[in-house]
Amino acid sequence: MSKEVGITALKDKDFSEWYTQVVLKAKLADYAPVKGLMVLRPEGYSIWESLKATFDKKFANAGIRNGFLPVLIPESLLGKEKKHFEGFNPEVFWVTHSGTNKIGDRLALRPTSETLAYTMYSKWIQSWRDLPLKINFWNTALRAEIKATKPFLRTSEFLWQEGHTVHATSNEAQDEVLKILEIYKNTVEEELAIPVNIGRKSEKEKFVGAIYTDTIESVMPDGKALQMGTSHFLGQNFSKPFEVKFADKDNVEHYTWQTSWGVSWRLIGAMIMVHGDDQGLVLPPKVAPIQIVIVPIYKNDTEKKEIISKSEEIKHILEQKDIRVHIDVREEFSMGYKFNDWEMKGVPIRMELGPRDMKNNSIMLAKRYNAEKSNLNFEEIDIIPAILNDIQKMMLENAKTRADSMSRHISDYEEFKKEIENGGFFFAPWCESMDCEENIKKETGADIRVIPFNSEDESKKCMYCQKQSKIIPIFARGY
RNA sequence: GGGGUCGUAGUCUAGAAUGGUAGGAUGCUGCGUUCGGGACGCAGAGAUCGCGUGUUCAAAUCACGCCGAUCCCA
Repeated sequence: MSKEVGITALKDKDFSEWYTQVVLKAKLADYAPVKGLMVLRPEGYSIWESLKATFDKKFANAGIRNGFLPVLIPESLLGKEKKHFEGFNPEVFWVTHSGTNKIGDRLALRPTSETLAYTMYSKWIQSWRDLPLKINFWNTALRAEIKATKPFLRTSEFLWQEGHTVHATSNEAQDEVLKILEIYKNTVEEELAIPVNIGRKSEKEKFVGAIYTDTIESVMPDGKALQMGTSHFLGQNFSKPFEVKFADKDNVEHYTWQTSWGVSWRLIGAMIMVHGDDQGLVLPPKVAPIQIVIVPIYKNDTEKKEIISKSEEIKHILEQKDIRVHIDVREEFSMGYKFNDWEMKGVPIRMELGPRDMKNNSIMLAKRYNAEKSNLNFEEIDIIPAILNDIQKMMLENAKTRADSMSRHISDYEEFKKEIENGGFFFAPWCESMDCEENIKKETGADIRVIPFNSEDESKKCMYCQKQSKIIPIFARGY
């Protein structure tokens, strides 16, 4: 008996080590031979595919279609919007040669595709009839991370989607920004069972090149904040340099209004951190590649035949209900090994089917998220979808309860400095001056993660300078 | 941005101060016995000791450089 195949670090004691072990041992991902790069394995990729399927459906409903953009962007294009370029330049990978020939206009490996997309958009858009134009791109982006890389959370290349929409009016574009943010919020809460805080980024933290950035942020079990997705209102900051223009009904030429938005495989990292435990991964049923694993238990060939056949029957019934089922028929492992294996991989429900169960006309059902075991009669199998829904709901509830317990209001700076050491989300009044924001960051390591919508409150004074405050942002240390 | 720690079979690691045959556990392969919470026996394969250079008769071990991983602090 060895514990070394399993997770050896405790989540509460050694969070970083625990996280890395879960990623590697649940076979979600592995390190690539180049610093900061990561290989996604089938166990991890199927979670991404599940998220992708959900987003695609929701994007389609919002009139957004998918496209594809190349990975190389000439420097001359990337530099067209000045602030955007300055913001990204320090972390851009450059292609300087083709074979042995030096490339004159060197090529960036896309850190994000605004400049490339809008070069194309300016060709495609001429008339008000061409608007709105809404395209989403599933691809990877590359941003050099010199230090502090971590699987899923901070890698030099990451899987994401980036959406780019173009509108005739500012209002319509801003509505789009919000609509996307809502899709992000719903998907993260409903699929990944992770509660989010929704709102706006501060000027300092907004996307370089945007008028403003809206965001969803979540608190992780170690007290750090993770940005889960962003939706940017670009105004005309890009449409002007890239000449994305249209002739309106009155034949007057106007610059368009634009948005861009994205979520990345960071969401998978968040899911691991929020739901995982000392046994390993815990998958929310909706994104679990395998929702139910059946472990047959038998001593001889007669039992084996009978039990495997019953397992297949159950599998068939469940598959009719669109449930993803796997029967673990591996002969080389004992059932104890299999239990631990599937627990580490986070499968939401395990069914044990042995001679004893056959006699009782029931199966043993074990829930991963709370380790609860119960018997279920063969006739009651119809309630499995309801059980899966219930697990999904309870995982979100539990995550909410914990997030709430890690979030608090505070207005005394000295107290804040002390409390921030323990991590968590702090709702604290702020005067909206960047000086205060920067000083707080310098002195405590915490920054403004998000200014929640409807957080206006004029009764407080800025936690740092004691001047009049009108809003209550969330301060936290971030990933 | 500043500082620290660490790289030895797939994985975890012993060996390093005092240079001289790389040892164990687990995993893997085969056969047999097992099977209601990480089973056991026997046999076997698997390592140019992260990479490079230097010192030396001799380097996993000493020196320097690089690559990679990881933690803490701003």
